[in-house]
Amino acid sequence: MSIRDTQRARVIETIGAHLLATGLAQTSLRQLAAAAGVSDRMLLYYFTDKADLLAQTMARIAADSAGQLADAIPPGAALSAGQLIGEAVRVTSAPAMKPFMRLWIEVVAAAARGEAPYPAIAHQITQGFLGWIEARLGATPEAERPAAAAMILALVDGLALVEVCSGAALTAQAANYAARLRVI
Amino acid sequence: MSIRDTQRARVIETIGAHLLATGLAQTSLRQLAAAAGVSDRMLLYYFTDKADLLAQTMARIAADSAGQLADAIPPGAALSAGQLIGEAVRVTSAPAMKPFMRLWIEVVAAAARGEAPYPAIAHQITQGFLGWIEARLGATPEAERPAAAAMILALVDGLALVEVCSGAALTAQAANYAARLRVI
DNA sequence: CTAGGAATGTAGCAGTTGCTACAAAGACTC
DNA sequence: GAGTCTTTGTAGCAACTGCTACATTCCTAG
Repeated sequence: MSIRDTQRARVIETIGAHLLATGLAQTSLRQLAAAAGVSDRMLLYYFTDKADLLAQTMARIAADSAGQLADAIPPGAALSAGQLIGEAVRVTSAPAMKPFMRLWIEVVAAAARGEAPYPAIAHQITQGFLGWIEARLGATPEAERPAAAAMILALVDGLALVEVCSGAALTAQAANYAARLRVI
Repeated sequence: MSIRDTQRARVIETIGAHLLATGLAQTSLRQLAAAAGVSDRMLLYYFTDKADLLAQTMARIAADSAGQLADAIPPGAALSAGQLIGEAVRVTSAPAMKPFMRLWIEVVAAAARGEAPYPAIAHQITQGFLGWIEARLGATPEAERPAAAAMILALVDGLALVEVCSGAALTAQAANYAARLRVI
């Protein structure tokens, strides 16, 4: 493995932590370079351009978080939609997931704005989420699973979004209330 | 009313329509000025700075949308949380509300990034939403209303967010599924 | 030891950003 | 018509953006 590859991996890790900590606000090449402890010139040596750097870093973050989620609830758990609402909300509002959820909101918004490379990233992560949910909806009729999964994802993402605007306290209450939801 | 005031009002309206149509992506002063049919120099004559212009425009948009929402379901409707989920989802996914919901997502994300003046705007609009919901939760115990309202808002916003990433078709299914939710 | 590629530093370009200094034009009072 | 305030145009500044040309240092193969 060349120095270049080593550095690339190291930069992805460092910048991933930086994005989780600070969001997408400070993402000029010069700022990212400072966070990674290299020169901006080097970032464009390691990666083809800024979009490439961000895409690879976000992919890494998403993979890490997907692993966390998979560990939290085993795939194949045969839950009903009502049960999984409570579980999904509990898992995604755990402290360890908060930075990711917060960053995720920003990625979705950047995607909504059409800002490359976020649309592709957002779509890919969304598919990952939906797959994670569907794989645990064993007690829900198969035909209903896509709709149920999208609804659960909406609730989880929405709670992260409300937290931004109304604080953690109210969001925690809302999360508890959501755990009481059932499907008729 | 001076020419300045007249122009200010006209600019707010024009730029409001522009934001609803194109989102927050194209919001440099020069772009906004072009959309409003004035020079960027004039925007900073009518308003103290860019943040002022955006804040006033967003306030106008929010007021318009609040009016639409108030018309859709009369305040004081004594609904249960389960019933209001269905109604709120129906109202906010109506075609007329879509541009607003889309813009709203972008505002929340900008707020999450701490970008002035969006945090204040997002907080204010969120309070408006929560008030709208609570005022219609007559059949829910009063103590539970804040949590229920925040949960319903999360679901509504989350559906708008999922639409960005997964398209309107799946979101419509998720919205229908959400209408089957009840609280136990 | 040396040739040649890999790796890095320096400097800067061209574009965009929010905003401003300056002055000219128009409107309105006296 | 003189003077004054409101309104508008021209031009540009300083900071930042992603990115690049060019030169230099370093490491390794022969």
